[in-house]
Amino acid sequence: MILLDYRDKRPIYEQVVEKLEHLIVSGALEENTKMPSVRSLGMELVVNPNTIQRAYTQLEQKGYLYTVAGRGSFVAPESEWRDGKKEKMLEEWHLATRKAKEAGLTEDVLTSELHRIYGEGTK
Amino acid sequence: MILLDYRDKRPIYEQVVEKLEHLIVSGALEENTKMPSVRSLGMELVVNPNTIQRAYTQLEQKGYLYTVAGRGSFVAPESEWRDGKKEKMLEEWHLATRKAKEAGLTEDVLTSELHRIYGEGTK
Amino acid sequence: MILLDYRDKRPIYEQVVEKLEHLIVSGALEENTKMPSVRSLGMELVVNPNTIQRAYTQLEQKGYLYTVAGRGSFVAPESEWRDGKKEKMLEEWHLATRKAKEAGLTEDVLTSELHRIYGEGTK
Amino acid sequence: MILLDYRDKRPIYEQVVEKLEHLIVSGALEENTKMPSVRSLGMELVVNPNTIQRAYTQLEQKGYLYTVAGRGSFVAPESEWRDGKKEKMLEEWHLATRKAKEAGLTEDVLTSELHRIYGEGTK
DNA sequence: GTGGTCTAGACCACG
DNA sequence: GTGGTCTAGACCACC
Repeated sequence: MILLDYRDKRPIYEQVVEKLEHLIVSGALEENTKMPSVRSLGMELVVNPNTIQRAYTQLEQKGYLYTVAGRGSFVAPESEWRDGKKEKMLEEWHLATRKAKEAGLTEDVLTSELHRIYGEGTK
Repeated sequence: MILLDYRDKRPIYEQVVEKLEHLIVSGALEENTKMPSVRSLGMELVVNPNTIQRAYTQLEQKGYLYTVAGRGSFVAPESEWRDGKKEKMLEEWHLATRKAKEAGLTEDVLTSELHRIYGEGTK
Repeated sequence: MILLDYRDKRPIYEQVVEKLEHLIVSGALEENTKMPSVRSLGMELVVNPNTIQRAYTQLEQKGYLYTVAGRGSFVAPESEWRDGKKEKMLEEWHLATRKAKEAGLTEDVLTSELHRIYGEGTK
Repeated sequence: MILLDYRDKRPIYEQVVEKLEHLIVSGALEENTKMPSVRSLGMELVVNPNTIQRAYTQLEQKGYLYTVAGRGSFVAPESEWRDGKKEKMLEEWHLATRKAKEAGLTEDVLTSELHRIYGEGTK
């Protein structure tokens, strides 16, 4: 389900958050799907359940999961996170674009790259 | 010369690296200019000289500075970093664009934003 | 009769208490009406009968229900809870108002909001 | 600085968050004041430093604190949280008012109570 | 069984 | 010394 990179200097729970967020946004995990329990996912990744707990808590705060005590955690419906996600991504893209501009990259180059990226297929 | 933001979550030496990198890339610091000593810049920013040392070391690795033992650190010629800089920025921009695409932003939106950013003046 | 929200963070029995309390206070369930058995309501809500039992017990303590051994639970007469309910609600409203005041909201704002709420129709 | 209520069923870290939030909103802790370290406050409250850590993390996410790694946590400037706070308080007040209305309390009663509360002095 | 909380003790990067 | 992360093991409420 997830592959951890122990060489990565970021905390483990952050990696877990990122990977799961990706799986949810990409639609690989459908709405209301039951997530593995903190204990089982902890076993699978050979990581303490508390670490998974932390990741789940963050995902819940971000609106990607909802939790039913005693039953488990579930994938939240898209409406919960879609807007915020787009907004945040656009902001990050802006920043990257400004930095690219400052580094001397021209509008032409970026426009053609943009076209290339969107032509790559739906993936 | 530099203004630190203590509320930034990143380590201070990283902020120093970023600011100095910006000053060099933008041309505010010309080639072969002598940089202030780690001690004096440390005094100015009210920061431990070790922290400045660390920043200078990183800048040297990235090709923005070169050091002459016993004389100090100097701004490296543009040729040392220009290509690498562009390449790295383009890579980061690619990543941000792909993420934006995955989040559901359309090519039209990004194209118009791109145009807007490049129309903001040369700054 | 009742719709549960599994994404609510509160325990289910508490939700059941709240919903039934609302039905009784609003008059939708008249005095001395027989409540469904814990087993049948448990079936209907697809919930463990223990959970319903717990809700009924709480409602009885609050004075909204009374139980006759071997016959079932019944809606208590209004006199049993009317005063306590008003008093408790007023107390909660006081708390919320004080907190709003502390947060910097003015009397004018709250007065106009109050008027707006009471103008919304009897519902 | 803080008094914990062990009879309270809410988690300890939540109590700490609430108390500190109150101290900050009320102005008892001024902007940029240094907060006690997680270890020292943990000692003082006879609680594990991790628990305090959790409280500080939440306060930071809410915008009440900012943290400088290796230096400590500090009270954030009012501008960081003022607007969100007001909005949230108003929403809670709305809910309480609607419930009070449903319980049979009249607009007159609430209006007079409102006036009384705002007449209590600045406290 | 599930998530939620808490403890005790450890290691790390930063300054 | 400070915050940040992680582990191991424990207890609780809920279902």
